[in-house]
Amino acid sequence: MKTPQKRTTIYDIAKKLNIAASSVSRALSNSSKVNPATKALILKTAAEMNYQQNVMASNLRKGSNRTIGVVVPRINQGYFSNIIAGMEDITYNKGYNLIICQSNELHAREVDCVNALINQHVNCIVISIAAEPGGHEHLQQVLDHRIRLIQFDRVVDELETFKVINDNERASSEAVSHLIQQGYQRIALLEGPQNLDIFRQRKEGYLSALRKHGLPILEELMCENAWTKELSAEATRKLLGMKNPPDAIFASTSDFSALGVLEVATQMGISVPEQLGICGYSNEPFTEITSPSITTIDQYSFSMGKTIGNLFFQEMEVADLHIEPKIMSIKPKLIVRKSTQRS
Amino acid sequence: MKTPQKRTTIYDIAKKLNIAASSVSRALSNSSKVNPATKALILKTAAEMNYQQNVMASNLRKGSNRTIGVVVPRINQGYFSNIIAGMEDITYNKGYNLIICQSNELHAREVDCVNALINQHVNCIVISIAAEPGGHEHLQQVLDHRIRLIQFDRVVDELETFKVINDNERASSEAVSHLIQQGYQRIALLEGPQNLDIFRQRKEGYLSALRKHGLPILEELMCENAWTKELSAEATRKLLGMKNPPDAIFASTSDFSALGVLEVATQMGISVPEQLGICGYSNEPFTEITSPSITTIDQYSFSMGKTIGNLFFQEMEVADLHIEPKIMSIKPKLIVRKSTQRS
DNA sequence: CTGAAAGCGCTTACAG
DNA sequence: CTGAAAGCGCTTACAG
Repeated sequence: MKTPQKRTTIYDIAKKLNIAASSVSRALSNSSKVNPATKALILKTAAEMNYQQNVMASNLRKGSNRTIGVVVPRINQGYFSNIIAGMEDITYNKGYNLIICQSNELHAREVDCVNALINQHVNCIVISIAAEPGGHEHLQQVLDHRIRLIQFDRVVDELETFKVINDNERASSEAVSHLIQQGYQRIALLEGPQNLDIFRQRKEGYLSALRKHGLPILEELMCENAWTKELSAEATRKLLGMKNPPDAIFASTSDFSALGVLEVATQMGISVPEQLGICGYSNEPFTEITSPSITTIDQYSFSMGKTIGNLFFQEMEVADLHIEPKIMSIKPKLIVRKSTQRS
Repeated sequence: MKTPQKRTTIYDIAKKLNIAASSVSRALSNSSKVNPATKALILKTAAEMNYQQNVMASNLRKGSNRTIGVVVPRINQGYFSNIIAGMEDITYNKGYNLIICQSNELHAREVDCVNALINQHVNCIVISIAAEPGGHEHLQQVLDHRIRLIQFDRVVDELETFKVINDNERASSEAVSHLIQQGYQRIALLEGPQNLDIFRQRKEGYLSALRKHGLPILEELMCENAWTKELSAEATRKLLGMKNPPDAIFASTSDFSALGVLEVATQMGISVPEQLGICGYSNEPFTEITSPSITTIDQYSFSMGKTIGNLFFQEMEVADLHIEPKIMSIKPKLIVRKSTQRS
């Protein structure tokens, strides 16, 4: 633990040039009130001395560190990594940094991450909450510490914050309507954890489409907590083993679930889409290359990331903390592929 | 741009309790030299006053900000997002933050990112360089500023830094040997940009396997710059249109390339693996579900991320800056699937 | 346009 | 165990 040699500071430059540190600071921060000649000299000397601003000191003094904290369940999931990539594209151009944390779907870890970010005095926290149920005092804390907050995708509805969400209900309703139009009559639903609003909304979309088309709502066709490939495969085995099995499955939780369905159907010799229609959610890259390719819903994740970034810079960065929070809803797009095209 | 209300500082707590700020600081930092009773009182009061340490001030004073900067070509690519997820797992437990930047494969942007991180006084920079050719003065700058540097995967070989790499040559050689053992005789190579060492090494592995098995090295079977799905598909069309086409293609650049090969072969009615063997690189999730499934090479990206994190904490965090850098090589694993199994 | 000074909020040697 | 003081490196009102 040693510091072999000090970094150059503005005082070193000031001393060398026999001027005040404040002038050096002004020259470096490109302030107008400084003689162009001295300014040039200062910049030249700074470069020669290999000067790099100490951002920690600058941040402390200015009370802002131009940093946005991001908390997601998992970084290495197509949807979230695309969101982050999109955000980075925006923040990079604004000279902001992104600090990334993953909750691993655990509430306690999410609380930890949020506290760490509050501690860092980030300018804004962008979060999509973990699946594990838990309170949201930690998010209230963010607001209490006067840090801006954007929730996206999986949001705590009752908390009044900026939100960037997908219209899950509408997208799901469209997907199920599409299945009905293709002639499917007994459509099963694979549900995600109902403590997350996104999964409740998707279920709602499923129900409303059935109602709209006058189809019965059958409890036995709705499977709880089928939100991994494995759990979905298990649920599918049960569904397809019924006396009166479904003729379509809407894997509302993810494409991974849809893949589980497809694999089980293939194993059981059930032909897709003829005997069984399958629709997933998220438009993961692989849905295009399975056989048959899988119908799914694209959430525009990369551009959603950009939307989040732009929202911060355009509406929040310099605005009053107490402005009415904005809610932006992005309409996902149904991508029809072979797994649901009977006609 | 307003600060509605000040945050609680240690001075606020000190004033309230009529003690010195230094005692508050000591109590909060869990120092031993403080009366347990006062300490308890301080902690209680701090909690009541909603105190959060100002990390900017602490960092400035301590001269370290417990942050690691990461620069990768793209965040939203399975390989890199896994590396980051693995690193985060380690840094989270150590209370370090991760700042993430993406170069988008552009050299100038990479230089920008690195400079921003130097400015932030991060403790360490972890980088995998962009494909676009360019110098490496920016990496030398990192060292000049006494910031620790770890290169991974795509490294600048001549720069003496810590490195975490895959043994690309050996893995490629094994893959090609496997093809030869399966009876393939005319094995084509899809190459990546040769300014990146990883692609040179993979080519070297291909060549050495051919030599070892006494097979001729044929220029017409080696395709430069076939490192996206589209470029690979194009190269494949050329290869398969030859009078004497290859009977196997090693897509050394990525599984996306291998997918391009598979799609073209399928379109042309060429059966895989019977008429054409295909091997990819990286073990992207989709390789398991194509038909046929694709033989590929797993790089253990998540655990590689952990290795990078551990390397920093175990060898670099508190060590002298001028210790001999360590180079860790991880042996990737050949995953044999249907696309290469003729027997 | 320039300088002297205060202060951002913390930590830590120093003295007691 | 506790307090007073200095200082991390910068920025910015204030005075000239």
